[in-house]
Amino acid sequence: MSTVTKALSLLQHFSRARPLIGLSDMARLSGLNKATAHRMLTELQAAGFVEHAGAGREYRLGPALIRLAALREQAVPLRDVAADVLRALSDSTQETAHFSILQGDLLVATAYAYSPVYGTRVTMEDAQELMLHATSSGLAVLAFGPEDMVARILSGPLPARTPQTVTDPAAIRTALARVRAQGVAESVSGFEMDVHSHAVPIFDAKGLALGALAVAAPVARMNAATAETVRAAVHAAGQSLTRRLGGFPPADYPAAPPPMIPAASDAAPKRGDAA
Amino acid sequence: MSTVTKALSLLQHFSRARPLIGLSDMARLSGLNKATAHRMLTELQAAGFVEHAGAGREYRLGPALIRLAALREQAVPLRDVAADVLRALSDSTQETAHFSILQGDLLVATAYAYSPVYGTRVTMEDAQELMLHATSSGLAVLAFGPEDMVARILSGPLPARTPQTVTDPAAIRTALARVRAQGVAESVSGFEMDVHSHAVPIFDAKGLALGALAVAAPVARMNAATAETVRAAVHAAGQSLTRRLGGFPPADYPAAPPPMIPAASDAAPKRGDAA
DNA sequence: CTTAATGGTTCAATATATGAACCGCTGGTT
DNA sequence: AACCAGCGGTTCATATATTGAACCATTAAG
Repeated sequence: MSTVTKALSLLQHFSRARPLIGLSDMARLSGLNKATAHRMLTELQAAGFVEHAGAGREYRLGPALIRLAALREQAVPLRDVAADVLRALSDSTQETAHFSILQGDLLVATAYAYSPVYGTRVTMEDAQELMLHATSSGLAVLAFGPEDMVARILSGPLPARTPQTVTDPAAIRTALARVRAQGVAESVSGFEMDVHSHAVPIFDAKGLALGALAVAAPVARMNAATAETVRAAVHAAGQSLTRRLGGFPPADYPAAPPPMIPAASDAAPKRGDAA
Repeated sequence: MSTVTKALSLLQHFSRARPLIGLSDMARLSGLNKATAHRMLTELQAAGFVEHAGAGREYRLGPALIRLAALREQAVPLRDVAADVLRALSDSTQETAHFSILQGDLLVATAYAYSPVYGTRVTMEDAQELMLHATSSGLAVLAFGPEDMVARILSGPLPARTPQTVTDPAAIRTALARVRAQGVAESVSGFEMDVHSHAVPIFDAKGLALGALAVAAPVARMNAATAETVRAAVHAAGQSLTRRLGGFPPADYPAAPPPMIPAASDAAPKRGDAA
């Protein structure tokens, strides 16, 4: 392990639970010699990456990070980062992939990618608005969003976009609980007829859902085997996108691709694949 | 120069004007050997501090910075950082120092420090609201804020807090021009009678004024010599606070402590100290 | 007045970083 | 098509920066 890598790895030991770390603790956490840790912290400090906390002589993250983060955000708008992930996700699932960002109480489709494999596909529009209660992306965000937002949405009007749209608040809450357990949200013809979509939340640096990544396919193509592939792919891509945006999933977010659907309550039982 | 310091210094070469830097350029900019620069960029990349930009093989700042900056901001709220600076500023000037943050079209006093030297002093209240047109802090922010904000404020109602409050838009614009040249704003009895205050803007990571740092003293104590001391002290403290918050002054901000007041148009000429 | 923490420092031994020269590639010029 | 200049990236003998056990000074607790 190189010196630089070791020095940078020290920074990774800071967290919300541990904003202040002393020299000895840092040496223990990193497995480095105390003298080494000290020298590196001193150098990180000179560059403004850490600083001495006032009272104790512990260290905390420094102000240089704020400036660099602002430059990063300016240089790399969300949608550029998303584009790569969407391309790969679309290629691997052979279906339409899209990324939408929460703006107010609405998701706005920000970027998407099509797969050229099939002649029919789900199409997207720039800045298309996705209702939170009626789309897989919306359910993904609600499931991992703040409770007051959930309450606000469910107490407001819940228009039915299609005959299949779930508009009963209690039923939606049940669906959200399942999304939380699975890590992946699902919607069958809830927003557009004949569209079956899977979505995962994308988290920001605070662990809050800032948007969703989804794969949308014609209902007819989404059989049990394909769904399983899509679920795994969208989950992995979501992890990747969250990480590349500098965010991280909350502790209760399922880290592994979700297993098979345990109970088919709001999914389509008509296809007879489960048994 | 140690390896770690060299590696970190590479990051400082990214800027708004230069968000993408190639290997050879980086070697030139940093004065390092190309092989060295390459190895360091590779290590920075592994840690997520830089990443390869899609098309060209250039480098840009990475996502790890976003996460760390969020942790920093959470660990060190603005007012904690300001507290240290305020303490030092108050001690060195022997007067009241305060820091206020722009919220909407109003400054809100967020932190302050008193000097125990004199029995009389300017006192502050938590969350005290400071009008932009009538306080030195407000003028400092307006002078380095966006033009549309200036226009909005000056076209709105400009209540006179005291008989000395300047309420003529043209006169205020003249004052702002002087603040831009000096780097320090001044107000004599414009907000509270018998209070003479000096303020400097505090800048965020984008170079926009996010608030102001001020020293407020009773008019009777602010003679020419003291004013000169205060001007220099508040200017230096402002630079320090901006830097510690991870921001940086715009290019046109006076880098050196301002010289003596060249013309006394809105300052008090009654004291006869200038000649 | 021990004891065991802490943050910080020293210096010989050595592991690590260095850089001139190299490669393969791309794009513009002649 | 041959040439050149630039690019990103790699190599390896050399040299230099990093390492860590042992060391202080200080503080807090028993």
